[in-house]
Amino acid sequence: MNRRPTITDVARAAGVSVATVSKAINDRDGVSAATHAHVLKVVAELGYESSLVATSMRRGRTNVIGVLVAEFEPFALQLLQGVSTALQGTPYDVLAYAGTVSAGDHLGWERRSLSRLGGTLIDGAILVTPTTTPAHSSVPIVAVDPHTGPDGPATVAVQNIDGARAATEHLISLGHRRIGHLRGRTDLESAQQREEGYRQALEAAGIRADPALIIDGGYRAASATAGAHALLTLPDPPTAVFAANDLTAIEMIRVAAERGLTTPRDLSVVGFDDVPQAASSVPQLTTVRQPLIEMGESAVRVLLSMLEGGEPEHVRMPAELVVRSSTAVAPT
Amino acid sequence: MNRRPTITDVARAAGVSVATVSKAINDRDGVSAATHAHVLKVVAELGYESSLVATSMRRGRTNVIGVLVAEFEPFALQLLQGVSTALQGTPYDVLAYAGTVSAGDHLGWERRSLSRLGGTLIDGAILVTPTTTPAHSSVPIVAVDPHTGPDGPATVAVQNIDGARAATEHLISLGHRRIGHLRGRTDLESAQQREEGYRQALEAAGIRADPALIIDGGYRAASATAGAHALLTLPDPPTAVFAANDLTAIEMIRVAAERGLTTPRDLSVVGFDDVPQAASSVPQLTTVRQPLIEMGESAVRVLLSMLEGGEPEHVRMPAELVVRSSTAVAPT
DNA sequence: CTGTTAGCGCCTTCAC
DNA sequence: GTGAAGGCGCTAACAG
Repeated sequence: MNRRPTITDVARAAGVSVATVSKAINDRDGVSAATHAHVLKVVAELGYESSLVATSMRRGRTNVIGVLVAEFEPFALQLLQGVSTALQGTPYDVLAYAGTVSAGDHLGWERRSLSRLGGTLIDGAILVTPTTTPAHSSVPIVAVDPHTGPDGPATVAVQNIDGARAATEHLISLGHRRIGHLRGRTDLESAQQREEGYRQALEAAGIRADPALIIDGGYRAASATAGAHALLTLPDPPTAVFAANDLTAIEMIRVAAERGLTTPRDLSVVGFDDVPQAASSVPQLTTVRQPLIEMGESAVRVLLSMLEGGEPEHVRMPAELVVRSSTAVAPT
Repeated sequence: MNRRPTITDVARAAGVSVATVSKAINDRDGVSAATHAHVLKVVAELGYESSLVATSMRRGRTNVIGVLVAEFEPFALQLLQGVSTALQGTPYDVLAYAGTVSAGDHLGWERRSLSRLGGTLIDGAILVTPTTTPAHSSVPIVAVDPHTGPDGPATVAVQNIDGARAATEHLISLGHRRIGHLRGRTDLESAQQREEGYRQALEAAGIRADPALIIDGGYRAASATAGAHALLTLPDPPTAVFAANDLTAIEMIRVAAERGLTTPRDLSVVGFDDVPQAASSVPQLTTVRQPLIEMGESAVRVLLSMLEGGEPEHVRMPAELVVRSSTAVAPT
């Protein structure tokens, strides 16, 4: 628990000034070969490493990319994996930060985290599922699954409309006609687009969208419970449900079971995302896969390009229907 | 891309000194109610947040817990999830950092990361799978799945021996007698213990451990390929393999398939960890579950206690055999 | 080639 | 109740 050595300790031990140590460490010239070697030797002996904090404060660059999230949930973690692999071999380190929101704060976690880390600790940031994208920031930012469409900052997102349409068409092709939709967080663009895809598929099949079948689910299990119950207590309940993401799809199945309905026999359910637990839930979840790792890699590519002066880009990745065991032909 | 507001900007806008702003923000006394309110108003208008870097440099505490990893792989990510949930409701933020090791560095990533972040950016650190545990650090540390047993710093680990024995006993109970072991990274304690559990199970069943059946796998898919081939080209190849973790178990299955062997018909395989993809691999992997999320939570508990002056603890979590589809009765 | 000086943004004495 | 000065560890200018 003893104090880490500082540059001052090194300087004292080596019998030179801190400036000389700094120069030697950073391979700047103006240091004799002998001194250089001597300093490095002392550095090794003391196990000195420059403080990221002090360095970042003095210097502009830190060679650290920040991944800013509200919470380390499966979606963000998968993405982080992609970011991390994409940064292998580059000089950049990865720093993932989950900022807590104080109750009173209405600025949003992304503003806060960005302000706390940006301009000092990180050279650029990848914002995961931001509710509000800061218009201006002190560092380049890329928003993944942003709240809004491609207007301002760089974005990486999946083809939500196509994916949702594919999910709904799958249900239609199984003979379902009364298909419910457990909507996502309506303040996010992704939720709006998934609803849009759902509507398009219905319309194309000549099925009128019944407003009673569209209920808010909010992307989280806890927030979807009430909606799931509501769908199943309708006078004419749906035989299939397209949930806006996997977590609420799994909750939908759980609620159905609680009410004596077996999936997929009595109720077919499709999710969205394909997070790891989709494959291990019972029954295994039919869902729309987001290429999360590839999206992380794309975000890195866009961000690095911006760090070199490039323009913000807007990337759309394809979504892919993954048919597993939570969907079956409609009961007759 | 404009500069973030600093405390100086706030002071100027509010018509007070930076000292007053600092006091108002941190709720120190010596500020009139009126000034306090006025400053907070300006802060809100400007969207000011104190720089984590500058604050941490001046103050000791940052209320940030660091999770230091070599790489964001599934094991670390699951653990991170546990850490993150355990820190909900506490005043601590989570900062996960993956430091790259420069080729020349033989200090190990944990020393480097700890030295760069410790004492400045983070109040305490959770080291995930460190190869070498720093004897002294400027902040309290907890090592998860450390390279060495409970001697110095606090540790959290799973019952590796018991888990490995259960895995091997499972294979024996299915009638297997020639059971290979794809060993882990031998510099890590977990690998040594898993080998030990494997040996104990064999011995208890009266089966002599054949040295030819124990081959290094190194915990990573790429490092296990050669060993997997080697096991299968033995004159008298095994009918079952206990791999030291899931990634190498999956690689074992892949290599077997490449050589025309079907799992579990021709070769049974057991892994260790139960990372998410174990449940979605084909066939689904029989493995030993580490309660990674709970381990993350334990690590937090131990660390927080140390931050309040508590003693380092050594926690051992139970491992649990999860039987899926990659194991079957031995071919006759 | 080396050391001294200044200051990054912030917080904490200590005057006023 | 408020402001001025110093310093956390480090690096970039400038002197010597």
